[in-house]
Amino acid sequence: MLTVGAVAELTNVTIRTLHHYDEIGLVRPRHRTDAGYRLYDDRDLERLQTVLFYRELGFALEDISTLMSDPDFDRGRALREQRKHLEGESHRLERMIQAIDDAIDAHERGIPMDNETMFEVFGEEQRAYQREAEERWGDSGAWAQSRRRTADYTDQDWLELKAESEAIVTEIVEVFRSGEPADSTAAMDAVDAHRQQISRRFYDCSHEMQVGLGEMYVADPRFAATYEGLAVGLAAWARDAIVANARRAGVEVD
Amino acid sequence: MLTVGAVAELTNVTIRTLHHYDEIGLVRPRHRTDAGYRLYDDRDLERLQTVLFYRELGFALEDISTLMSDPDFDRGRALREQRKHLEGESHRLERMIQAIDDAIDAHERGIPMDNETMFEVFGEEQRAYQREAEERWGDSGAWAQSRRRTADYTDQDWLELKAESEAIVTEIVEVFRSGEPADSTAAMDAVDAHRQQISRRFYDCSHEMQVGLGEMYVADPRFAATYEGLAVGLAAWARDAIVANARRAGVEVD
DNA sequence: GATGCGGCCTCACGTCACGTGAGGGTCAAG
DNA sequence: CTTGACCCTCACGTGACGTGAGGCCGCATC
Repeated sequence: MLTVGAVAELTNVTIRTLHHYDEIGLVRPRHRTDAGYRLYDDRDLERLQTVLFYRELGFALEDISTLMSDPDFDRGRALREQRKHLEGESHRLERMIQAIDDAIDAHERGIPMDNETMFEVFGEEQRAYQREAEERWGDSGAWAQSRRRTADYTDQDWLELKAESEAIVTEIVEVFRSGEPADSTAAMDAVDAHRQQISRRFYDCSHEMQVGLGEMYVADPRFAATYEGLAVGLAAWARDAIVANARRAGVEVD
Repeated sequence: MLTVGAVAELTNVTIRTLHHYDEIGLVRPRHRTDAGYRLYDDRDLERLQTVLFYRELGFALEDISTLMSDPDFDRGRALREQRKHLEGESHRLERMIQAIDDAIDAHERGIPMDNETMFEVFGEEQRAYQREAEERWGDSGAWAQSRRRTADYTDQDWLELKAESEAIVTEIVEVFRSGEPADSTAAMDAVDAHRQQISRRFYDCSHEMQVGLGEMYVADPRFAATYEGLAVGLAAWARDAIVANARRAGVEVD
């Protein structure tokens, strides 16, 4: 028969947690000393062990309670659902780690830099692209808006932007890899995130303009190389997804 | 200039979250209508975007606040620390998924009591953890004996073994479900059948060795998952039954 | 111009799984 | 008989919101 302190040490939980489980009736030690000290016997410890097992699996305490009291409870379904939940969490975590790696990377390379960070972050290709873009769009349109809006972005802003962009691209690649067709909701949502990010960060990007970008991703070898380097067939698929997304938004595309 | 509802839809957060961020001063829309409606402009949206970025990385809102207000903040360290934290979480999640898979496995095979049971359980688990078992028991002991003895089992032998194991586990589960205490004759007989089968089929399993197995069923999450998947509390109960059975046979157990 | 209806506002309490004291009793050792 | 480690019960705090209640705003419709 162990007291709270001993049980706490044994099972690696805090005393308060034991008090809490007692309060909510999840693990009630069946004995007390005359002075009111909780005393846990073997069966109490077993119950606690089972509770901790399910807690480790991420179940809520109330669900554990249900699970342990109702013998007809559908454990299989609960376990499968919990598994799905955990898998989603795991994927999310991996993406987060990826994104944070990028942020660290950018941070380490970005901090000692001045306001030219933009070129470093986006790579050398951006510099060449800038001239072309000016020719294509003129200096009074979207590109100008983009330059105005980004003029006073700090280094930090650029780092964030890069990580953000990579997260979006990662998502697009994942949807592509999963075999979703270009006109699936997942695909359209993924490319629309791209469009929205451009709108927020650079210039107001309409669906028509994004379709133009999409065409460029396929036709322009620099972009094509970048996207095909991520996954074969990605550039064309992304363009199709952009078109489908535009159509979904009621935009006419030929 | 967007209202809360529009921003909520755009950025996929709830209105309440926007209210909350306003309350704690994390993202304060810089305009209001005469009626008091919140109005978010581009800069507000950018700030929100940055906040959501760090939130995605798992930062606490207060830390995000610090991070965004203090230009001398050591972002690199924060990012690295967060990375470490996420990696630990990721590992934990993977272990959880593994354990839940075992639990699902056991559940599916245990509840309908159909085809595979002990065969798969022992077969696969033993294969998967063979190295660990060898380390634990050495290659000249029980484990090696088990391998030698099962090396030339025919398919027919395995089928018999499987049926035998199923019957034994079914019996154990039934006794457990009937509410018999672990030191009842029924419980002790059921687990002794288990011991005798191991002795016949795998290696000479003394009471002491079975007690070791019992401890492992409770302590090792992989085994615990398997048994808890069959019935909540089964692992600990089985261990106690094994101990009681050993005592009945005159073996001293501490 | 009254009426609806969807969207917005501000309190303000609820949630989950405990953390963190305050104030005080208990118990074995010195 | 005191000391210090351990235990008890309140009871409020935490983080990141969820969830109404009660009421104003603005536009369309009858």
